[in-house]
Amino acid sequence: MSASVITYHLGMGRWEPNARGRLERAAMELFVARGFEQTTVAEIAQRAGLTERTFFRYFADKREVLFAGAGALQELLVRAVAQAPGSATPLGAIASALEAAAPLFAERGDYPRRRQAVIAANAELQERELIKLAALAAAMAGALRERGIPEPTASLAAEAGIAAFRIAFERWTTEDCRPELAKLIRESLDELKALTAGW
Amino acid sequence: MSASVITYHLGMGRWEPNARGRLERAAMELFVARGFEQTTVAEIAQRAGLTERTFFRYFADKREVLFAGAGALQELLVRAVAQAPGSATPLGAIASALEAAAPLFAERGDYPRRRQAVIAANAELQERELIKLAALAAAMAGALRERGIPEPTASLAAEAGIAAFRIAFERWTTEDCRPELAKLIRESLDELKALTAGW
DNA sequence: CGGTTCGATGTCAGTTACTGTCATCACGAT
DNA sequence: ATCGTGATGACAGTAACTGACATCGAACCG
Repeated sequence: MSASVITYHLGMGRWEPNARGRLERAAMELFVARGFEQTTVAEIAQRAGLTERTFFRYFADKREVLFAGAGALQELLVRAVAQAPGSATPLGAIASALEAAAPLFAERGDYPRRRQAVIAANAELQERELIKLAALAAAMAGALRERGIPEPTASLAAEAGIAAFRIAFERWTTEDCRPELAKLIRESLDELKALTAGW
Repeated sequence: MSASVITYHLGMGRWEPNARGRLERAAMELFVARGFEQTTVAEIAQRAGLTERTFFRYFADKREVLFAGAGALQELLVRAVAQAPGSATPLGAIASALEAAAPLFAERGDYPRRRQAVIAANAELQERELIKLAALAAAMAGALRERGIPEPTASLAAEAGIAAFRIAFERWTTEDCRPELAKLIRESLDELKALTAGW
């Protein structure tokens, strides 16, 4: 890793391509090495061959550099909810959307796990994570409303689905063995179903 | 209001009592008047007859001044979960705890509503709110585990309960008529039950 | 081929949240 | 009266973030 690091910031002039990607990569490397708080934006920018000011042109704040993929995930979830079979119940549509998103994490190798470790070590990052998840829930609730599901059912189904996802994802990143994320999500939702059944 | 304001910071010397309360009140007044971002910590401290440095001795950061009651709420919820009848299901115990907490908001008059309006207007405050709610869920999950409920059931019940509470509370602070918060919580949880029933 | 335009970047100054350190003050115990 | 002791003030410093303006390089146009 350090070899490639040396390579990619030597001679990295003002106009090298993919400034955004360089910033994301530099940030991740420094966060893993020293932690989030012990890393300054100036250091990230320098490692990417840019300046602090440019960092803030790409990312609204220091935390946001870790949440670049959130937009794509949200679009995927909304699309999946919209395309769920018409016969699906609200929670069924949410479930199928969450399962459809699982490959997005699985295909990125170790990155999600390292990223989650960085987030788990810092309260500010956890706050950002939670508000991103809340935004996902709100977007999915909107997609349910498009399907004719009224409030508060739509929001409740979306929030419950996200809660199940959180717990499944936490297990997925923590556990030693490598279970399928989609399977964990299904289990979590089944657990939720069982919870309310015998009440 | 402004009359009492003038009163309470005239002659408010270095050793007047209740510095913490004065800071909380001053902050709330300024946040309502100008908004959270447009208010500096120096202004809050000055209005309370103190200095910026003292503000940060009472509150870890600028946002925390709005979340003083969180500790008491958490203790109440944990106690209520622990004291739920032994026959209660996991979600039943969570439900009774949330309903037991409802009076805590109702008895404070307009304060919860004004506070929620301030939070709704600022993303940073929403982040803090979400992590406080997540902490409540984690604490209640711990109380469930004390009752012998295993993971992931405990966490899932707590998270689902908090989701229901969020939606109930949002309605409570938003709606014109003034319904009972406890009733809205019960409705929200019933809705959740219905969601998973026919799946 | 030279000039122009335009988006991306750099530079710099400024604000504000937040922290560490030490001085100072009022009050209570002796 | 003196002496802690805990609460507060004073002050300097760091780092996140912003606004304004300069500068660079590439594409385009003549």
